[in-house]
Amino acid sequence: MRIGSETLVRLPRAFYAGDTTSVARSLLGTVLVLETSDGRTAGRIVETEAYLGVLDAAAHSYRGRTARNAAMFGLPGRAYVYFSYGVHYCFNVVTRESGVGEAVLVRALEPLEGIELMRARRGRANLRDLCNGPGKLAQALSIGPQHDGADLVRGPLGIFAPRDHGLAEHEIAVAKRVGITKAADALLRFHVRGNPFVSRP
DNA sequence: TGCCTGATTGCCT
DNA sequence: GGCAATCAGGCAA
Repeated sequence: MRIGSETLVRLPRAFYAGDTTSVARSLLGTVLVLETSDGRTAGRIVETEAYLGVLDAAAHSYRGRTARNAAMFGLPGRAYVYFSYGVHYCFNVVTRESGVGEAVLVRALEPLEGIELMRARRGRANLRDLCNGPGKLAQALSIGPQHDGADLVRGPLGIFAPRDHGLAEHEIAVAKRVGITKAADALLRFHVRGNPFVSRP
């Protein structure tokens, strides 16, 4: 796939099967793409958070599998989409083996393609306001409940990267996760250092 | 059954 | 900085 001047290949399932914090780091710099009948929207992932299942009181899967979080226990490389605060959807990528219940929350994108479509969906003109938060990027790309359990390895929703992707260690900032009260001190948030499209510095 | 909380956002003061 | 919108899950009664 071609985005801007870059040629990108879709990440394979093996990528997602790895250690969750490693996947959260490695996703920085990759490109989330969704094709819909309205057109294609895509953005570079600049902020992620790891959620470590039964080890992590902040994870939806901490207390085991329910109808809501079932996708989190599915195949790695599938999406887990949940409805938050009765208002917004949040997009996660399932990691590790089936049945483990770990995932990476994608918190912010740098818009790359379909920007006018994003502006229309968001009702905002400012480029920085389109995807700088988990609820915002879901709205900008039109990610919703129909994508819960969707396979990112094939189909209209996917994550792509240059063949040789990966940021240098000094480009990755590590911080506490945003908006949680349990396990609040764990350093499981990762973002591209100095990038203006992260949800908060 | 009822109440509270939450991986959020945007508008109001 | 405060707070409403709006709903599903968890827990107490």
